[in-house]
Amino acid sequence: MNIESLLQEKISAGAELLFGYKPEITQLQLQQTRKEFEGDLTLVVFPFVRFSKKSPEETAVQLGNYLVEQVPEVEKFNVVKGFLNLTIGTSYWIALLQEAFRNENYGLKPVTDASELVMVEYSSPNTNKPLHLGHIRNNLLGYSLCRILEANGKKVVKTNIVNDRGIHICKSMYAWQQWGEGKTPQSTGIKGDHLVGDFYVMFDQQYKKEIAGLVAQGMTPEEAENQAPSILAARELLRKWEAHDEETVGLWKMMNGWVYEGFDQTYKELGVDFDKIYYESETYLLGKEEVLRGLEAGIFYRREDGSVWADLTAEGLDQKVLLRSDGTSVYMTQDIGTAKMRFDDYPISKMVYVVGNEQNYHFQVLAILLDKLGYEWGKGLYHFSYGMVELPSGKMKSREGTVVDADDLMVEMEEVARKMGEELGKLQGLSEEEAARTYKMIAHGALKYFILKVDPRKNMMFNPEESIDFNGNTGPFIQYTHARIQSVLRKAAESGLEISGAIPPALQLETKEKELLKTISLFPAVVEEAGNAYSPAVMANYCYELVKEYNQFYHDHSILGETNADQRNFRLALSVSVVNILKHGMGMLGIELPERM
RNA sequence: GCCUCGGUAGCUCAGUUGGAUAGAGCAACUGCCUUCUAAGCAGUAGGUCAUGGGUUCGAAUCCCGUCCGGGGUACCA
Repeated sequence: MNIESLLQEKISAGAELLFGYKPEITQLQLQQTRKEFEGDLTLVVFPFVRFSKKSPEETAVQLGNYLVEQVPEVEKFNVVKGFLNLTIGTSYWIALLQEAFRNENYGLKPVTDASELVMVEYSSPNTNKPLHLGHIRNNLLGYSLCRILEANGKKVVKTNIVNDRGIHICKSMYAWQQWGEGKTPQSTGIKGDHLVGDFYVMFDQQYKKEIAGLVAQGMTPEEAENQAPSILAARELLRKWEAHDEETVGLWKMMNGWVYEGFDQTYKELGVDFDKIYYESETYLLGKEEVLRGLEAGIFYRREDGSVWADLTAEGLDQKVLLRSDGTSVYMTQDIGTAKMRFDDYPISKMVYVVGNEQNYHFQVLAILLDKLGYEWGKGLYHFSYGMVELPSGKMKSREGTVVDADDLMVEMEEVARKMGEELGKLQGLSEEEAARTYKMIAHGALKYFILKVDPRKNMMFNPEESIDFNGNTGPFIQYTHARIQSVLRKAAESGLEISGAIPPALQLETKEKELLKTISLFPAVVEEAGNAYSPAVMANYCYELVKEYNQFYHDHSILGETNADQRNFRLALSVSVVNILKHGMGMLGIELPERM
């Protein structure tokens, strides 16, 4: 049992004994003591005053005395106003360090056969253009979330649904037919997804030109948008595709193939992967039977024109169309079918969708509809909703070319990392290959940490000139600290030092040592919180706190230069524990740690 | 209009199950490398936590109003 729960129980019992009132364990506020005060854990006693009928100070003193008597771990206490500051004895902290040092998986919950299986959908790209910074946020959040869930003892199926069909794909296809001159990724040397994206942009330019021309001839903008020759041609391609026209399907397959090759490269570079990939071309007809079943059961209703609707006004929402008057499906219909298929495919207990917050309404409705259709898991669908990435120039738009391309960004960052590294001259002993690997690690660390440290729900600002930093609250700062520790550990090994878990329980601890140890002690709770809150940001900010704490300790105290062997061993064990935690914590963010930098 | 999310230092962000004097980083200024990696450490300066009320012993945090911003509200996906 950890110290917090132990204290909560004792405090509850103590309050009953002293004041005749037994508070609920959950309503006891036990928090980390602020650094400017003496103590480790603090109990806010104001809530007890009502029952103790004494001043806050007196109440705190009574409780403090009780705890010192009853709980061996509580060494002493002090009272400031209504705050009872408890000092936990050194032996407790030493034991905690031993656990963090000896247990590779300190703070993690084991995944077993009995673990809950969760499916996480993320990425979900369209196959008509390359990935940009917005997709990067999605991919990093999705991947990180999976790692965090695993750390919390869940089994995870990472899945991706590729939006590989529809009018947007046909636009690129039409443009390639018109102006492609048979170009391929091989013939041009252009990455497949970029090549296809270029044709998508080409289409849009032509389309706009045609609209302008038609409007000049007197059409309304809406008429022009619907009657421009290029959009008619794209629609015709979509019709042929749906009719399984051989030539059209062949073209579609070829161009999608190019895109997949490109995506695979980008995913690999980003370090994300999937266990199962769904394709919209194979799922877009699903869901219709479900809707018809709901119609028969009276859950949905049909309008005069034949369209099928759900009435959600009782839930405070609107009417939602589920089948068009011509009987065809809409997005929502598909998602109903896809969700059902997934629960049929896998014994999952939960489905998480990593999708931008512009879809909040959609997923709210989806959960309600599935619940109405009688699926007990319907209400349990979780929309992991995240905000968009904004640029100083405003929103990113693929068609207008105002995007930060994922591939370009990673290359640029690597160059910056290399330039910086070479200036500092830290990697001189390494081979070119090793150095390149390290620069890549640093560049990716900077990007991933930058994206993941902010609260996923919020929109975030990305300024290409200023955002990517390698100092301060950044990924490289954490990576650097890791490399620094590894350097110390290497030197320790060179001089034949064995690091041992046998640490005298009465060892005198320096302030910085204890602060660091306290931060280490928080890791299990942080893992849990990140899992409960679905928040990589919680983990990212913790890792930063931890290395900040370590650097202060490192600055103030020599490790290898310490002459007291127990003290030196203790400091080495601290260092090893920090490495352990960083490996897992940063691993949950998909960030690798270099041995030197 | 309605729904929803947000507004914290010049900038980018933490802190929000109510707790002590609101924290980091960047940018600016000042110190610290003959000693384990200075991508570090220490310090100075920078705040009416959008705003007005309310609840409370106590509010950045909870409630109500107002202002500003994002998103949604299609027989698009």
